[in-house]
Amino acid sequence: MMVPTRSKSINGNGDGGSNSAKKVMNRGAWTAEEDRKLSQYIETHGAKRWKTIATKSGLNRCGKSCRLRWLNYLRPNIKRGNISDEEEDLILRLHRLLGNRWSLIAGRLPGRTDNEIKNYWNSHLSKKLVSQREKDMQIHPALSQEVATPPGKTKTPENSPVVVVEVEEEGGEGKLGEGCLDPNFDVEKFFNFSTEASCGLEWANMFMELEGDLMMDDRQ
DNA sequence: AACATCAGCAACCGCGTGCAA
DNA sequence: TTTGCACGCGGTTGCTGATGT
Repeated sequence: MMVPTRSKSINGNGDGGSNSAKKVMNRGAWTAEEDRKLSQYIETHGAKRWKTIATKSGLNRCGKSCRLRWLNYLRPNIKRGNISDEEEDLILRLHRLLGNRWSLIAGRLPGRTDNEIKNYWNSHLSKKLVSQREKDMQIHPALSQEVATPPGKTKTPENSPVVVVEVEEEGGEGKLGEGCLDPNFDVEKFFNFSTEASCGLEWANMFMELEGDLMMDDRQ
């Protein structure tokens, strides 16, 4: 699939619609030249203050667009395509636990972006899940009621079913997927990947343990 | 071969949050 | 305390190539 060539030029929507100056911004697909300019600017000045980056780099783009392009394509160590079975499995597990919190899920998959995972989910995994549920229904017809009105299903186009695990707010703490066991469980802390504790085998073990508990809970 | 429809995905949009003035 | 800016997130749109008729 090739890069779409969106090349509309309309009034750029500034960050949060805050730019009042009516300036025609570039939109649509990024060119190689724009990529080069953006990468070069960020290399020397860093990826901060996107509005400034957008203006100073000579790109006729809004800051939001620059940020998105950098995060999803240009930043180093980015992985594109070929999501492995292990990664897919992890996405499924994390989604089960977290719901549509793509940035958190992406944080567990080095080199993957929230946008990529979201797209992958919507185009591959959600369908997989639906067909899996249909199979389950054939085996356990009692499940049909549940599936007929999936909890937290967001408004979706007819042809792209998105199964969303609705999450309950627990005392203002983070959201969890359908199987929150402990109201005191701090999802933000657990999925805070800026800490060393969140990396490596120990975290993975904790995650597997938690997920195992959720599975047990579901069966009851 | 021509047209219609589907699928994948890059990019946009609106909104919420945090922070500084 | 209020206001405005900057950033990040999740949902949605729309373009392109693939596939079906």
